[in-house]
Amino acid sequence: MSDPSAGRTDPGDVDEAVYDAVDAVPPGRVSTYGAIGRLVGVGPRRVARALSRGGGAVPWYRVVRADGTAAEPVRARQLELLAGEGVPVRNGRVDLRAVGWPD
DNA sequence: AGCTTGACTACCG
DNA sequence: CCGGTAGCCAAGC
Repeated sequence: MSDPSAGRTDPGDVDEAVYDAVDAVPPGRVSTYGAIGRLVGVGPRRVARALSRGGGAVPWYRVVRADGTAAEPVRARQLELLAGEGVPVRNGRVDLRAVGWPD
């Protein structure tokens, strides 16, 4: 498991860190790409990329944009899932002030 | 090495 | 509220 050839952060580790942070979001709460990115130490776009590739194993639907809206390719599905989790969705927009995480 | 694309964010009018 | 612009950053070609 040791990999001395990998002296710098492996891309897989970053992905795992993102998945872990997303998985750490409690039910009924919502986080943003920027918030997750800050927790794992990467940019928001890196988070989006990680989820777009393998988000099927984590509650990706608990991650929305900084303004509380959902991303295009999953927007309808995300709003449905969030509403099913008990997240108050208002006109396609989540109130990050109320359910935003971390708080 | 350079160009393009993208599940982003912030600012401006 | 909405559209456009700028900045940022990493992956793919």
